Amino acid sequence: MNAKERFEKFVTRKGLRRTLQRERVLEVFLATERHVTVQELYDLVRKKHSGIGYATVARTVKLMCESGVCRQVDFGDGSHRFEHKHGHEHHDHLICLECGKFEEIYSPELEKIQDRLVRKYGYIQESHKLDVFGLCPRCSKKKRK
Amino acid sequence: MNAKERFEKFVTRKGLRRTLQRERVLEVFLATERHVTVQELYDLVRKKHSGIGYATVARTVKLMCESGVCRQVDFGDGSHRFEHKHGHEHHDHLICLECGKFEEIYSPELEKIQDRLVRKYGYIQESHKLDVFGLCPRCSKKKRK
DNA sequence: TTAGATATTGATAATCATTATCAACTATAA
DNA sequence: TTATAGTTGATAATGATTATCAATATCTAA
Repeated sequence: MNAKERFEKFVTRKGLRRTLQRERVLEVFLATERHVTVQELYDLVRKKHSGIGYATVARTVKLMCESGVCRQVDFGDGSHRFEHKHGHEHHDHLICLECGKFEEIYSPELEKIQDRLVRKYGYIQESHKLDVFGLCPRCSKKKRK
Repeated sequence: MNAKERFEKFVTRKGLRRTLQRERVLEVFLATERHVTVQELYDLVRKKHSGIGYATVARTVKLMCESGVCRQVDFGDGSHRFEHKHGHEHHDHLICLECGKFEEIYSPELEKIQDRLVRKYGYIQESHKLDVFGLCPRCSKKKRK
């Protein structure tokens, strides 16, 4: 099931309505590979569809998060950014505190241990978010000088 | 080194000044085991020291985070909360999406694998944040009914 | 296909959190 | 003690998010 189907099923299942605006916001969101803020997504949307309002974009982002096609990423700078999961596997983030660059990382081993840990507490895992903060190779070299 | 020493050393090393207000905000913060917002901490501070302003509390929270005695925790509800590390070991969070309750979890194994992964990317780890979202035992039982 | 019920939209106002400003004050070093 | 520069509290400014509402669009049931 792709992201679009997933979102539309979610909307329908919730008794909400499928609208042109929601579809367009979703399309624009899926078409970018950046981690966008609501404002940035709004700007992108406006380039193609000038009639869509900020509130609609914000509301749609919230829905997209609930539906699971979108998730919030926080890199410690206070801004709220969102990324989609279309064509992505799940991944975590490795963020440089110095230059702000980040890597998307993934380790099946890490996932496995996490699963085991969560089950030990009797929880059913829905999702998780791991952000590692540190210094990237370039910045750590600079600092040592 | 306890949290108070750590904070004061940090302040001094940065060329900042030790003030009564900062000390009091820190004391009140360390005295609670809740995950507080700035506003909540401000309210707590005011109960004991009515002269301290909101801005001072907010500024001190920022300093406490930089110094490492405090860290931000986000439970997906949009509010910015802070917890201190006094008398705590490092831990991650297991958060129930249904009732909002959470557990503080820790696994040395998880930490080890994470370290290895980070090194593989050439990064130097400073800190990390793992939040697992799901259903707690009680809520998952309810849902199955 | 149509009508009625109700969700949605866009614009904007309201709210809330965070940050900036500044004059008065105070910690610190010499 | 004094000069310097950081700090404070009050409040204004800013930014982000949410609420409001009249007009409009969607969906369901008949």
